[in-house]
Amino acid sequence: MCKTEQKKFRQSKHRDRILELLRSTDTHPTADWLYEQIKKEFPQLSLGTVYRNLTVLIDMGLVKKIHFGSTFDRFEANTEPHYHLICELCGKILDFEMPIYHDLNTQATQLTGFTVHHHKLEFFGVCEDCKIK
Amino acid sequence: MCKTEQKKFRQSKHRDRILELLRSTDTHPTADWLYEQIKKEFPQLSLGTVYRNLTVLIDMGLVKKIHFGSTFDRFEANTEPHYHLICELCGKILDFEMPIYHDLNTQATQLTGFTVHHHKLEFFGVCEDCKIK
DNA sequence: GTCCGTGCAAAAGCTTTGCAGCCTT
DNA sequence: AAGGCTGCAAAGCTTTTGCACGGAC
Repeated sequence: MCKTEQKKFRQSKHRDRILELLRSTDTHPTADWLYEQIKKEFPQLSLGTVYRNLTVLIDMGLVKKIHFGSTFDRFEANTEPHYHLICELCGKILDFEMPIYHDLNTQATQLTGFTVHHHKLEFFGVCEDCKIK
Repeated sequence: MCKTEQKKFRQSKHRDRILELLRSTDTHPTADWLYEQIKKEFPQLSLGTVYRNLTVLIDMGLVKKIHFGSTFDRFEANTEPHYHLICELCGKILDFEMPIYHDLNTQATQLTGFTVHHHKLEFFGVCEDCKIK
């Protein structure tokens, strides 16, 4: 939670695997999905460990937590600033490789008393697959 | 949940009051805050009723649910499309009366296979009050 | 040896739901 | 009278946490 608090992290197979899995997918998985996948390799894995390691990875700056309308959190290893596309029919979430509009921050700062540092932009629509159906 | 399902709604003092309260504030309250306020007038009010009425009001299109990083939901009666400003220090959420950039949708549609209908844009920074401190 | 990582289970926090009775239409 | 609305309490779901043990350094 607190990035300034310096902690020494040790190596952990579970943590390595979680990061590897997150990096190998673009599906923005939930903690439970990661748990189910890694449980196949380490059957005694517990969900609490997944959550704890995700928290550590976020502290390390290697993973980001993303919230959508859903009741559960999703995680991604793409820590570069980027926007998301969400399909309103199938719920799929895609990374959107569009340049970041930094001037939105400037405009928002000028129009308000806020000093705006960054923004979050999400697009909602219908993906290619769902359009076909 | 389903806006197409036609239901006949009856009058309810609690529901009226919830809507009135939501319309009279710009603080994007939580269900619990509404509950605490209205409980002062109707002491036997239950939190379940607040949630049920919020769901009904959302179905009616009079209220919107908004999610942020927090673990709980917030609600607002401003159903016009608008952006939000969030103060990273005090957590305050402000409506941002900036014109909607409809062309962002057009650009996103052109750059991807998605048909984009709308977008959600949130600005994060430091509000005037917190800058003073 | 120190102290972080882990499994297990319990707890926490917010939201939903079942039920029986009340109230609106 | 029909069926939505309500209080109460229990359940649901995701996430966090306490504890004791095992493992990394």
